[in-house]
Amino acid sequence: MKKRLSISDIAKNLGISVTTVSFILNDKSKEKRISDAMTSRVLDYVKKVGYKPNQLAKSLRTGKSKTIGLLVEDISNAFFSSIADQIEKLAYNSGYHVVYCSMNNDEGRAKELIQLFYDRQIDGFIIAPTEGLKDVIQNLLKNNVPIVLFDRTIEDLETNYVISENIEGTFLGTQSLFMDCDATKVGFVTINSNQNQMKGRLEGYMRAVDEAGKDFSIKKINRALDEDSIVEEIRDFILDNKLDAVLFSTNYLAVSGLRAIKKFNLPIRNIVSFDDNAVFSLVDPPISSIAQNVKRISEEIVSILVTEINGKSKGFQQVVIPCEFIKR
Amino acid sequence: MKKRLSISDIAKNLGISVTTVSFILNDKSKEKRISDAMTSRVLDYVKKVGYKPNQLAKSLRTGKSKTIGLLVEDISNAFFSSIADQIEKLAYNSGYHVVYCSMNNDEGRAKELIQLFYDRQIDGFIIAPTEGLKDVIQNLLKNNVPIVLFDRTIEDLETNYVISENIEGTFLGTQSLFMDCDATKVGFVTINSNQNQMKGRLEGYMRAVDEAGKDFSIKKINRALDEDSIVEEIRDFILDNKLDAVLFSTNYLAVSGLRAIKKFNLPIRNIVSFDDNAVFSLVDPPISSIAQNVKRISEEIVSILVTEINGKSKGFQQVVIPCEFIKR
DNA sequence: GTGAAAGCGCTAACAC
DNA sequence: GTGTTAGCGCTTTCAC
Repeated sequence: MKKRLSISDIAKNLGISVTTVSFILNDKSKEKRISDAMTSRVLDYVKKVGYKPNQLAKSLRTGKSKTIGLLVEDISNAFFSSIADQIEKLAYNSGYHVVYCSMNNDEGRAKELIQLFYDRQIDGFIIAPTEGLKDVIQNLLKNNVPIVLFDRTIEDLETNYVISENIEGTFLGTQSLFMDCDATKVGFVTINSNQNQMKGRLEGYMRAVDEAGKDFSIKKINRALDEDSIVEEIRDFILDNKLDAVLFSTNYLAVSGLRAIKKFNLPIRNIVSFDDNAVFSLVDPPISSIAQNVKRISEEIVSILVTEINGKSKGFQQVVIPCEFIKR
Repeated sequence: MKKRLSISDIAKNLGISVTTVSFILNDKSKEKRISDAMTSRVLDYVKKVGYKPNQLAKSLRTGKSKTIGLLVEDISNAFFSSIADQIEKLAYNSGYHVVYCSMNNDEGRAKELIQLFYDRQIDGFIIAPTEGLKDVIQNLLKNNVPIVLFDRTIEDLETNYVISENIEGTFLGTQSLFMDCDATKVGFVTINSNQNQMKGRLEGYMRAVDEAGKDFSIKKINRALDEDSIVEEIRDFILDNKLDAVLFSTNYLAVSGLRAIKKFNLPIRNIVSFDDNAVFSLVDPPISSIAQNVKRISEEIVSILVTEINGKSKGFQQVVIPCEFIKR
């Protein structure tokens, strides 16, 4: 491999010191009162030979990397990939690069990843935390590492976060099933998890059912199950409880639910899903959705994180963004 | 921020030299004949105080980062996110971490990203190249940077790549529309792009149409258009050409196409899409698909890249993976 | 205005 | 067996 030029090569070739080169490259010509002639001589030469500073060395020296780490559960989930997409654009506009990783329900791996990023001098973290991450996040906080949680929070942990109005969202979705669709029995399918966004979504459902004076039908699916088993569980749930409408707490459950409805020709007239999906308007029955405001969520996350990285934050920011109910 | 321990702190606290600590930490105790007592004393202490080596310094010193960079066009595309997911698992099993970035059709950004990764001493690249990336990839190759392209190749560029059998795939998909579905007029909707996987898909369609002795109907959509305009263009294309079946060259076009068909109630009986999607079996009409073998593609990519990073490769590897036609 | 040199944390050749 | 030290490429204090 052709040896890359270093700053001292530049200095040597130009017959000047590395200090001068460094100052010029870091836009300190004015401040350090370096002559315009010298400045442009260096800049021209650097451009000519295509020299690029080694970021590793720079980060090692300054302790800053202009990079933020984004950790999500599963990047192939439509919600997370659209968030990732937005965050990257926004961060880029603020001069930051984003590296992301999926944790894929593997806590050991997630912890290792966080450590890895930390070791690489990541300037800040954006994390959709899984259940066992409390310790490691607490640890980051103790070390004053800038961090913003999203999608869910961790109980008893004071930190920045940006989440959606989960309770209100499912409340409205459930209410719509009773009021607009004349559903008589609405079931709620969620995952077997203590993540608090799921608790919120369940609560919204229960409030609406209460208010309608109806009975609850709740199914918690074990995420580790394979797709076929999930489909069968949903079928049994729908039939056993004689449901005519179902609300799913996530978009991937809604897809499984729709599969069950199609496959076994179940008598469900209306479906609502938390989180939208490009194809929900195209299926039959159409799936209404409680859509999170991905754009606003992303904006808040990046804004809070950048403020904190710059040391300008005053206390933890905790933001709750309304959902939009999309009736189909 | 609590100052992090460095290797010299460890050495000082233990009253020994950094070399000894370094050797022990890098599993060279045996090789360097360091006593077991010393070895376990160091290991225990390191564990106790939770010392972690600074990867930045390590990388700066060794020139290796045990990290590979994955660059895709759009991480929210189902094909790319599932590839990303697989690659990450496989790379992790080989001791590598993966950082990914979406290029989002911004070439300047893509180039900058590649440079950034290169500066960070990324050990190798996995790239789904966009059209203008030839120079910068050529540059990497010139510097012997390990690199594997996938999904498409770049004309006149000798490099490793892993792609799908695009021609054969669309050939079979098109043939099926004529033979199994009795389609009389099959249209092909693709994007206006010179990427060669798209050329291959077009060619497969044309061969099958030729063989069936029918006429071509081809629509190239400008990717920059908004969704509504795309939907309208597809509608006009279908109506103007009196099509009764359509083949889409990517999954997101198929989604737009389905939207058009639903919205304007178009008389299309059969749809085929290149790339599968979890919901294609759930819509009406169901969408058959030419599915790329994500698992095998990912395996080949990682295997080729790791071999090259370890300096064990003998010439460029160029792999073409068959697609599977899923009839619905 | 510009340069010398220390030092970020680590590895590894060399010394003893 | 273990320690000393140079140096990876960079920033920045201090000296002139």
